Amino acid sequence: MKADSKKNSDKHRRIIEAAVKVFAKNGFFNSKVSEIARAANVADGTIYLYFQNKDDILICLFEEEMSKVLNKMRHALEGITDPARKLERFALAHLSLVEEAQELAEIIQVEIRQSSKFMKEYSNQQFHEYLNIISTIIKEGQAQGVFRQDIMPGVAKRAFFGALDEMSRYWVLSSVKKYSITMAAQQISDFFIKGMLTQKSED
Amino acid sequence: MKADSKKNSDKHRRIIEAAVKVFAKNGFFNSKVSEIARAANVADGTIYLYFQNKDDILICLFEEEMSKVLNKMRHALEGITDPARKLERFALAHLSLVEEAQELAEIIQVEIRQSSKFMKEYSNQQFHEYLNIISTIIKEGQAQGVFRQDIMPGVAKRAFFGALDEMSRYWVLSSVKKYSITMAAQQISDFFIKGMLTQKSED
Amino acid sequence: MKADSKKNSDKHRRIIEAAVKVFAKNGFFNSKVSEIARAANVADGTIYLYFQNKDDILICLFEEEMSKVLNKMRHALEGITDPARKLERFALAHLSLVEEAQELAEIIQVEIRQSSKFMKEYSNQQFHEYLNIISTIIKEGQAQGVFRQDIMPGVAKRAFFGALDEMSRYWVLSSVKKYSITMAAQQISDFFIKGMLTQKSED
Amino acid sequence: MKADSKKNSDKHRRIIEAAVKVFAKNGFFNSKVSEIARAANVADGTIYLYFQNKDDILICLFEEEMSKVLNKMRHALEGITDPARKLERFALAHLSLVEEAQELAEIIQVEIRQSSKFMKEYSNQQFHEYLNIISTIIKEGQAQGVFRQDIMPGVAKRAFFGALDEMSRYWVLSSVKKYSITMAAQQISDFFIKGMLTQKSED
DNA sequence: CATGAATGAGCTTTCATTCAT
DNA sequence: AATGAATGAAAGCTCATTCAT
Repeated sequence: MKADSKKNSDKHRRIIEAAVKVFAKNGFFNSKVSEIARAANVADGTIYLYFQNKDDILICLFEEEMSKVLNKMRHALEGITDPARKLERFALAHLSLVEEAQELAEIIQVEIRQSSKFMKEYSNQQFHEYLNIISTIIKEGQAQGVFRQDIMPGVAKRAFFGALDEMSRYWVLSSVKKYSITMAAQQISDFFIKGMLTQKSED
Repeated sequence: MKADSKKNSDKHRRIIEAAVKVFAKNGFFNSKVSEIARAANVADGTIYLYFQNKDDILICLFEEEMSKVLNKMRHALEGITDPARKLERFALAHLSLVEEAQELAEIIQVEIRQSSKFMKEYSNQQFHEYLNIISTIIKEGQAQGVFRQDIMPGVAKRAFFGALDEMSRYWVLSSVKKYSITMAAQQISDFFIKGMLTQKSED
Repeated sequence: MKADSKKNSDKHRRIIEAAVKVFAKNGFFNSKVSEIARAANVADGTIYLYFQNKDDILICLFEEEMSKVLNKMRHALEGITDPARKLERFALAHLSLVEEAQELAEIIQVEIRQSSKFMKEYSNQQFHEYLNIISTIIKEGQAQGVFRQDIMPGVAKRAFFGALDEMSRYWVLSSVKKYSITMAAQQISDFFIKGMLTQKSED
Repeated sequence: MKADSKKNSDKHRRIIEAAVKVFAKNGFFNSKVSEIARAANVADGTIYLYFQNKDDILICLFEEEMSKVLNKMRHALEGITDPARKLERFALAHLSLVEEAQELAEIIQVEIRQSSKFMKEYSNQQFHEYLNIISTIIKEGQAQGVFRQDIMPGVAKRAFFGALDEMSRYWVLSSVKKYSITMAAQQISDFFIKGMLTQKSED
């Protein structure tokens, strides 16, 4: 029984991992199910024992990996109390996660937002949670009087995420890495922290 | 030749405009050439008199429309000398352009970056030029001593663009518009301006 | 325009005729669309310009051919007034039609009634009309006092048709033709005529 | 061996019974082996311990059930000597058997004759025996001088069976039962008896 | 004997592209 | 230049069958 579930999750895992590689290389629409099967070392039909269809592979891939990313990020922010420090850490952790798993990052950035299926019909709860980590930090900062009250967390969370995301895209898509992750994370969080601080806290 | 291309430009235009609608509605891969033809009121085969293939429609669409966007942005920044004001204006103009042409914005955001064809092999000159408008402003600001010297324009341009872009995605993909364009543009440019100002200029 | 519709109907016809051959040989479910295409000398995709899907080929085939059969039968009965002679003629015409178009007969007998799609969901209007030719003859016979009043036309039409149909199956499916069509038709109609006559008319 | 096959006959039986239900509901080609397995409460693979393949299930089903039908019919005719009474009884017994086991009847009528496998290559001995019950009765009648000598038993058996069969199809496929079995059996056998009687015997 | 996860051949259907008119 | 009927390659998916456990 234990062995059974292990065997199953093994195939499931192998298929997801193969899909990450294949989708990252070709894009979702240019990837063939048979190519994923070959990369996962299973038969074509086996894919359909673990996933409903090709779309479902992408959705599951996203849900599972995004879930891990969420956990890692929450873990990375543990124990930090200062909102500004939290933003710095978020930026660094985000770019590090992207660097660690470039193929996955490429898929999340490029494929997931491609299809109306995934950004319109598909609710994408996990992504919202990820964004809301940022807005929560900002609200904490506002509650502590560190960040200005006129800042709209809904705008700032998107701006901050977008800034990091565009930087990531540059990393993911270009072969030459001109800027170090640490520096980029530092600069980007710096813009937003300085941009959001109250006069009082700047002293 | 000139006359010829001008005479044909009607069909060419109609196809591009139809493609914008169709790609925005279904995404590039879920769009059929025949649907574009129908929307453009031409025969399927006619498409291939003006474009090499389906990919070429997307590339041409991007090049032509991006060229217009570039011109509009340059025009919008004309006559402004203060770098901070320029960034404010850039933000407002960018979000306004997105709002004006949501279908096009959706394609540029979602479809263009989908395919390795377009972001890896395809050099995407126009997009670089667009980004470089931002870095040029930042460099001007640094030259004038308004923006800090330690800011890396290559990072800042991406961060600033990414912030606006993620905000745009929210507008394009969600039906409810929670934040006004003016306010969002103001806040986002504000973050970056405040975040980049030298101590001296803050006084 | 004329040429156009002629060209279309030509392909449509060729596909139907090819389908008759292929379905008769292999049965509907064992027939491949590509085999029909090859037999019709068109490309696989061409089939789908004229028919919605494989099922649709069978339905159209049935509707069109059954319509012809109906016309031929009505024509064969024209000018006959005596109900008994009409039944005789029906039997002969039915078996002759089967012999003329054995492949078609096999499909109608075997394939059409196979699928719940065709005998349950599909209303099968033409087949009812065909059966009702028989019940109409019987009712005429009853009105004229030739056939007994206690005969239920709804039962008799099915019995008469079933008798002919089972005889046809024998012809269609067996290679050796033991009985002549004329004799079989004569005997079968004879059973029913004798079986339905009133005492008076037997004198 | 005997004990063995008796012990297994449970699973064998369950599979056949499940197949009757599943084939009747979906038709042979639209039925999945796994669905039969589920309905029989056995594993997919178990099916292949008792049957060679999917076709074999249908063949065995037919042979076994048809064998029972043959026995029942022979039993129903036991003790009747008068050929006319025998035909009456045959008709009633046939329609009663159909009503008792509608699912089975539907399969025999619709599925068995569908495939060239079963009506061409497959000799279908039992079905011939069933038909020959009828021709034997007719020959007895002819020997006794009750039925006319010019009647061809090979034609009449098919006509009689076909009449009953078409009536059965009506019952099996339509939800509303307009005619009672007794009346239909009475009328159909009546047609044939009256249609086959010698002049002498009619007095 | 029994299982059911795994297989992979083979099908229907789509649609970008062509080319005779 | 314009058409749109025809093409046929290509891919997602199913399911009968097998075999290691």
